[in-house]
Amino acid sequence: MTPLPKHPEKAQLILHAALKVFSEKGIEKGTIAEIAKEAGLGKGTVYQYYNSKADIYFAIEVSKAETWDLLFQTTMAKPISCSQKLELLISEGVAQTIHAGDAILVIFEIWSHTIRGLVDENSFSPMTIMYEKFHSELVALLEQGIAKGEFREMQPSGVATMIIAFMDGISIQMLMLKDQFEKNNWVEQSIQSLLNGLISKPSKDKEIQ
Amino acid sequence: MTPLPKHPEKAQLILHAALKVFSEKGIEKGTIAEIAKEAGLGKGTVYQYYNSKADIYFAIEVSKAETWDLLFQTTMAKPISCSQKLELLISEGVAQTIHAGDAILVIFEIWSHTIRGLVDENSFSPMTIMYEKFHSELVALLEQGIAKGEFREMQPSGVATMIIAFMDGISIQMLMLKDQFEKNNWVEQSIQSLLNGLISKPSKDKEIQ
Amino acid sequence: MTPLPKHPEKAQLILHAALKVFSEKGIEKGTIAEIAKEAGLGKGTVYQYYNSKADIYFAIEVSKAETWDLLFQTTMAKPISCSQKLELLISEGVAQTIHAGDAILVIFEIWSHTIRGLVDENSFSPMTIMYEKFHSELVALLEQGIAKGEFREMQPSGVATMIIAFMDGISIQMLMLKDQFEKNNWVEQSIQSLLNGLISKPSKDKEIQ
Amino acid sequence: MTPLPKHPEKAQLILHAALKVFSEKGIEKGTIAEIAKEAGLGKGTVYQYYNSKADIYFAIEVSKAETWDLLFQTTMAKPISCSQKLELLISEGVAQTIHAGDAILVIFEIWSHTIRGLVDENSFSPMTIMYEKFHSELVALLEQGIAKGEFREMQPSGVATMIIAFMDGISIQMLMLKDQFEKNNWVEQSIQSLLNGLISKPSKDKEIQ
DNA sequence: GATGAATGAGCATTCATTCAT
DNA sequence: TATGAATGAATGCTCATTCAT
Repeated sequence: MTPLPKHPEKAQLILHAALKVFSEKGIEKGTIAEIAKEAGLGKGTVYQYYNSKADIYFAIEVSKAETWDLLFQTTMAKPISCSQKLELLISEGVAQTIHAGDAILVIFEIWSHTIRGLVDENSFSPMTIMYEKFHSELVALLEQGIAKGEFREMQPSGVATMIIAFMDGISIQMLMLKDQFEKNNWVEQSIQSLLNGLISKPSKDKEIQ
Repeated sequence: MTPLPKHPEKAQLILHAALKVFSEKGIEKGTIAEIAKEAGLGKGTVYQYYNSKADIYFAIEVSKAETWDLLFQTTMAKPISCSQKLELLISEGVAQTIHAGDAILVIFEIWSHTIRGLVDENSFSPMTIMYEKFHSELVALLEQGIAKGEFREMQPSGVATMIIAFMDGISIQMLMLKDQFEKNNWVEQSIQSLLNGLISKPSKDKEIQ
Repeated sequence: MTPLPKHPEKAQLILHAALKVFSEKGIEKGTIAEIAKEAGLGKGTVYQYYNSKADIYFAIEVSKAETWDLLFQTTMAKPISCSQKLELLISEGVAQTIHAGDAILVIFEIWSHTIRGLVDENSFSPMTIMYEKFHSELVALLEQGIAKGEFREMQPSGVATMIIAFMDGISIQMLMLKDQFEKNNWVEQSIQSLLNGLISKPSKDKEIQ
Repeated sequence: MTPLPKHPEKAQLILHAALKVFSEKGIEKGTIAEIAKEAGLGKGTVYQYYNSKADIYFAIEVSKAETWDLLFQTTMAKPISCSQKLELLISEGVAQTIHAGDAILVIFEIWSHTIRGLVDENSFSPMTIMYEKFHSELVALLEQGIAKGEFREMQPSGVATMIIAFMDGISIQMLMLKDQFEKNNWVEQSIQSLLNGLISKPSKDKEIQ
């Protein structure tokens, strides 16, 4: 299902090559031949580590989901306040997305495949699972923050949805508007706007900036 | 580039058929043959109205951009307050997205193609243009609302970015979590959370809900 | 399942080309590309008439079964005695096999595929059906001949099995021993030997020659 | 050309594994990997004993030819009458074929390969040699039997051809009609019918049964 | 000797596009 | 104008064979 023969590094090598090729050409246009070449391997070798093209992008999806999970766990473990955790989570998440660049398109395409593939078997897909997990953990964080008075009163599930939507949406805009995005510092601004809407105002002025 | 022969209604027919086929199968897996069949036409006829497969999904992109533009123009023309306009824009936009269902995947795929097609020729693509337009008009709306005291003080460009991000992100979550989304009313909650963060509080209680 | 587009002649053209290619190279080594080339068509065209390589050799099997059926029907309809019918059937059948030459190998290979493909779904395959039909009709012919006193007393089903076995076996030997077979006139001899064992001796001498 | 390294028992092990795999999947679909696995060896090891896939099925062919030769030699050496020898030969031969089951398909496939491989280089192939040998020895047996008055007058070469044809043909029918064959006892019947046509009638009744 | 990772030639099949009718 | 038969480039995948360990 994943790496079959011994060398796990080679499985990684292929995965990286695949991510690069898929990022440039797209999942459908990126060929196994290109991936193999990019990885400096023979076509057949790719099939020693992954049973099919679909297996490869499934592995990419898993890998991305793990990256997100890691970010979340790491952040949650930090000895900082809830609001700081939230800020870190959002800013790091967005930074990660921006860093991924066109690779994020691959994730979108994989989603499309996955979503269409699911049809009736509702559930599954590492990404879907990760989404649900992320949402429930965000809710927990928000509730905790509310209890501590760090966050204003709110409906945590709706706000969690909003935060995730924001983070995903930012990546889309980044892809669409690239230059505009870097010229103006819309990302930082929008993150601050989002946070300001959530955090209890220490002073009584400026609610949202 | 678009409709070549006389009957413009046939061009529309093909476009609808294409959207349906692409929604079900995806852009790459959906074939011209299927589109033709769905439209009740011959394969050759499709090529009388569109010069290539890429032309077809370009037309879909244009069509979607126009739909969005129409929503924006219509809303802006209404004799209502700025905050009401914003609320209407967001709720209608999200409703439209939800209504589109899997067709939204097609839009994502078209984006991917478009984005990768652009690479260095920065600019163009109806969707990119629409994005920029939407952003600047949102900024105008926000500024106007701030001037009128309907909105709190804020950095309009950042908030506009956030709003658009939110709307896009909501569609992704809807696609990923379908059932969850309908069971809980996360969408309404999240829209309210977003708006509450922007609108000047009439009373002094509940900042964000 | 069989010819899809209009021209039935082209389906035949492809079938002949396929039979030739398969005869020379075998079913597995004979490629669609070669068949197309042999037929003077493009590779894609072959797929307009047959949905898969397996479809092609299924069609060959059907065609061969029909040829056999035709031989049987034609012979049975002739206004001749039972023993003459049997003789004609055997000699024509063997002649047909010899005429087919290496094409008979293709039939063997198709059988192999079919047999292995069947596994549990006992029954079907045009050839299997034809076998059963041929056997039961031979039994009828033999019984009729016995009743008329043309054939000796015998167990018709066992003899029918023997006759069919003989005819099949002859084709194998022909393929194995080609030259030997033509030099000596073993075929004629063996047919006579078989018939002599079945026909009522008019005089009391020489039972089998 | 055959076993290269020391352990001859491993060569046999591989041969058995190959026969099993080829029986189930066919020569083309059965892979070296499967054979190796079936034999409990590494893929590379197979190549230490056989230089190629073709070498393996050549060895199977040789092995089968030897089995047949052994049956013939054993039977001929028995202190029994010519007609008993013939009966034993046929019944044992058929029994062997039936016992072989699907493995007989492998032999057919190997023939196909061999025959096509021969083309113009008339001669060779263990099976062809065996065929010729079997034919000439059958002729000798028949002549001897005729001389002794055990068999009727006949043309021995034609009858030998017929006998061999019968035996091969039976195996084909067995493969095609499996169930039918076991339900009815066509095999026994057909063997008796064949023999009755050859043996001098001791009494004057029932010529052929 | 034994092994299995690496390899690339080879093949069935798909599909956008063309063009004769 | 409308059509769909014809086409071949393109691609995922298999597997016999090699060879370093």
